[in-house]
Amino acid sequence: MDQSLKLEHQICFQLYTASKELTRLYRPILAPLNLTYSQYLVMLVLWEEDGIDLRQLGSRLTLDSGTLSPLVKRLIQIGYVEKSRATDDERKIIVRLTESGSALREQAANVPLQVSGMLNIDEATYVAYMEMLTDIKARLHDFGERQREQ
Amino acid sequence: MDQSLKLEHQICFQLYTASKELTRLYRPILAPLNLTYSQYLVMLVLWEEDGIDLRQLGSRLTLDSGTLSPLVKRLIQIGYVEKSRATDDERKIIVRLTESGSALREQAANVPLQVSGMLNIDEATYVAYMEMLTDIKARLHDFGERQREQ
DNA sequence: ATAATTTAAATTGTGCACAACTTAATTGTT
DNA sequence: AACAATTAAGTTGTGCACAATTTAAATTAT
Repeated sequence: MDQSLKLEHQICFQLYTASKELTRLYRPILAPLNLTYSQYLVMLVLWEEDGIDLRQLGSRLTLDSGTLSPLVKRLIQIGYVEKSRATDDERKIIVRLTESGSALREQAANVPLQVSGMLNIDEATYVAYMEMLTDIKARLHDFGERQREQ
Repeated sequence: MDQSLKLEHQICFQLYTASKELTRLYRPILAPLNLTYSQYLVMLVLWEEDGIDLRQLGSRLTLDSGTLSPLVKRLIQIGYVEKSRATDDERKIIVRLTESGSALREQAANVPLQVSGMLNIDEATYVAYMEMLTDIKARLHDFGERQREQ
């Protein structure tokens, strides 16, 4: 049979399952923080730069308003963030950490260490893998730009 | 600030976005085949070994019945597969390709080539990346086993 | 043989992810 | 200034993904 159609030979499939399984690893770690994986990503962004608008948040995470609007709504219900309109541009919604959302950062501080411990990976390998993933994304973006040119 | 909580330093985030963006690349390629990405994965399995049961299908793709049951239902509606009960074990549901589902294989034959063309990646790099992803998954499984032991 | 346990699918409920569309604010053009 | 085009969020609808539960069939234990 045509080898190229074999499931295990598809890089997309390996990426897809690796990502799913790593996310599964996060679930029990994030549960005590009362966060899903996607919500955790939003919190990571806000802990880096608080008070950004939804569009910026979306571009950091490659998520559109259809995903982010309800997700942020849930973070508001939990009490980790709050929304407000930007004064200079009434279209923009600013997302800001609450006291509780800020405080959560201390609790989350050990999450990365827990995960890398689970992966049992040394620093050099970790860096090499990060570069590969960055490269894959760069190739995808390059293709996107080549497309746009025509 | 604590570097370990920076979004871009998280291997999970790079995996998550790389997977999402690669899947996005597939969408326009799979649209003419009338398939979503997940449905395409199911078809890949069936083109390899037709007539397997749902549980085997799920273990190949790391998907449970909650995902697969409705997904297969949609493939039946499209007309690519059909279900039947296993005669030796009435619990098992056998999924089989229809004429139309089998024929689709020819149309799908060039999908992998299209994708690797888009990625613009040479064979050696491709192999290296596949090994990385396999290794990440192996580490995740190792952890899972270490857990179970205790 | 009968009861207890396990297993395979399906169902229900929650939360992404994204396309397509709507609404309102802003910017650009004439 | 008035109109067109663009932009930011939100909404609706579809399809995963998975936990938890249910139902029925098959195994195992007693």
